[in-house]
Amino acid sequence: MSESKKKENFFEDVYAVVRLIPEGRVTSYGAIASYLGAKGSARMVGWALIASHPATQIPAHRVVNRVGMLTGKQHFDEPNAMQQRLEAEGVRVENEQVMDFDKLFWDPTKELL
DNA sequence: CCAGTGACGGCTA
DNA sequence: TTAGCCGCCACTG
Repeated sequence: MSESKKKENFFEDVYAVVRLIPEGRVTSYGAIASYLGAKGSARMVGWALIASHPATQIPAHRVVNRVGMLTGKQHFDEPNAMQQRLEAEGVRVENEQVMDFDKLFWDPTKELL
């Protein structure tokens, strides 16, 4: 197998996990990275989401950083879309920040396993 | 080829 | 406790 294909596998893997995030739930880049074995490389997860933006339809708005902050909202079609969608799913967002992030947090290494 | 940046996270002061 | 720095990996200039 080609090594270049491996990089795509990582991207596909990220998309798969993000798509598995239940509605009204959120997760962090580090959690996904850890689940994929790229522990410590949470930035790569974020980079994967950018590459997947319009090409791959995934609930990227359910992915936030470890403090529950909508750091990637600026990369959406409209910065308001991220918070808008989260609230539409029942996730309360205050000042670009997810409320009850601890309760809504969905850990793939624990929930998905 | 080298340096800077970035949807992050963890550690140290 | 809060604030700041470094580390990981890939891409752009």
